[in-house]
Amino acid sequence: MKWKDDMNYWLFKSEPDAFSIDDLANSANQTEHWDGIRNYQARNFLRDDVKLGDQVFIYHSSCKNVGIAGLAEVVKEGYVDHTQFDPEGKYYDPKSPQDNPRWYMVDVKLVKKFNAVLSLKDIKTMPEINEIGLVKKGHRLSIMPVQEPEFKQLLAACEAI
DNA sequence: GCCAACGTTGGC
DNA sequence: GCCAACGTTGGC
Repeated sequence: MKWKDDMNYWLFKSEPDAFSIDDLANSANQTEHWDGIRNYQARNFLRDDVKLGDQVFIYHSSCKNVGIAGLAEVVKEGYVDHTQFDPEGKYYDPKSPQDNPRWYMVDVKLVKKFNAVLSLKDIKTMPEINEIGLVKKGHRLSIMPVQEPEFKQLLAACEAI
């Protein structure tokens, strides 16, 4: 991987029953828009801070094998999440003004699926990993920043499985 | 399915 | 602006 100075690192959670790393792998161009984020703090990250080329861990939550399943890259920066305006859709938000949409999304492209999931349990045993929200009590954000040193440590662990 | 920890809503 | 009630998240 090329490491750039201005690159940021993220972790996106997804319930694999709804959207898994394999779903991303099977998407057209292995690219998908990350819709359905309905939390303001996560929205702010998507709208303001997630930039082209940023690296993203894809994390499987609420499932049998909880942990980091793969790596993706941001290929489109924050834009309006159209699902908020679909009255039939799961993510419909009737209170979101058309002229000032509440919710944003980005597009991510698969970089690689790891040979196995790096489990949350294993992540918690890594002595170097102390800052990422995953290991902190009560941090439930579905879009969270990852500091570069921890990202590199986690990536190395994922690739070593 | 449980339940602790959060976030959001809405009456006042 | 407070805060109780309610809904959701997410590990276990």
